[in-house]
Amino acid sequence: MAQNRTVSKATEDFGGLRMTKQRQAVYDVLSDLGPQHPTAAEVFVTAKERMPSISLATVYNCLETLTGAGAIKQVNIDREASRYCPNLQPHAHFYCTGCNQVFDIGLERGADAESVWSLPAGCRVEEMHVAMRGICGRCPNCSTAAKS
Amino acid sequence: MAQNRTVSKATEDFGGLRMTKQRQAVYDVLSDLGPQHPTAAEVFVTAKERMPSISLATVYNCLETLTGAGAIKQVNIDREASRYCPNLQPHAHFYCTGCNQVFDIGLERGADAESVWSLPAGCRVEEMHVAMRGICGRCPNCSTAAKS
DNA sequence: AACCTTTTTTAGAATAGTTCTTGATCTAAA
DNA sequence: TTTAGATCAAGAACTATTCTAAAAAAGGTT
Repeated sequence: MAQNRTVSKATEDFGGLRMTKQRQAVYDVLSDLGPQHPTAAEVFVTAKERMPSISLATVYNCLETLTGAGAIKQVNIDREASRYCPNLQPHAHFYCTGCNQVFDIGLERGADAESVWSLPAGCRVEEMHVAMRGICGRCPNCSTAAKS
Repeated sequence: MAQNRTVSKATEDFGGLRMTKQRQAVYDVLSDLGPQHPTAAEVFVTAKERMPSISLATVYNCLETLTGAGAIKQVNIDREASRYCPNLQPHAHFYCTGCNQVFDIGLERGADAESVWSLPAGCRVEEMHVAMRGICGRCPNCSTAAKS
């Protein structure tokens, strides 16, 4: 029944976090969805298919715990529902208004996102969020838009 | 009674926007507050002092209209209440966890915030939001933190 | 295993920020 | 001045999220 997994699915411990069934399920949904960035509600739907007893509150709990442990990242774009992603590399988020999807955008080789900003002396950055909005040029909606 | 204002207070028309008393009041509150970035509720408090009849819904309306017209910018940091700022130059926002304030951070001379990101071909950025979180090193709370 | 303690989960209520609705008021144009 | 459309005010409604309290699960210890 249990499928053989070649990719290690974060059985690794994240800061001594207790990996409960629910947390594992939530994490798995997130990493199975790959480059997509689901909202808590979307995670809940998929998680519930696999574990019918799970509740929305638990999904929120798990997402918060996993975020706190550094296993996943919370992505906020405008005031829309938070999205979550398992990509821990430094990256920006691109929200395509054509296909309504959020993509990860990596840093250029050797580039440093912080250095373009003129930070006052003594100012220490602990976290940085970069979100872009536009058209991705890939999705059906975008190709029409791009043609114009 | 009316103070002489040397600085022009956006009597300029923003994309043919009708500058009603309420919109002007909301805009004035925002620009009077200078580098601070008030929430809608905070704008409402100050606006109501000057125009007791104004309602919260109207403040939201005005902020939305002004944002749409490009007169002000909406600033979202995490899922906290939206803040608004009249600074139209390209800039990032720094949220100080010590003093709970949001500061504007300008671009380094000649720098381009977009170029550090490896955007796929065909991808067009229409808007970019950069938010940082950390300690500013200026406020009372920060100086203590910085000493450690 | 049985017991105890702590953590986690669940379901539903509560909350906060924001948007929507409706009727009243204002504005600009004819 | 009339008319049509835009804007405003007040409060209800909505949505994403957090809180609460009780039940369940997980460890650790005998």
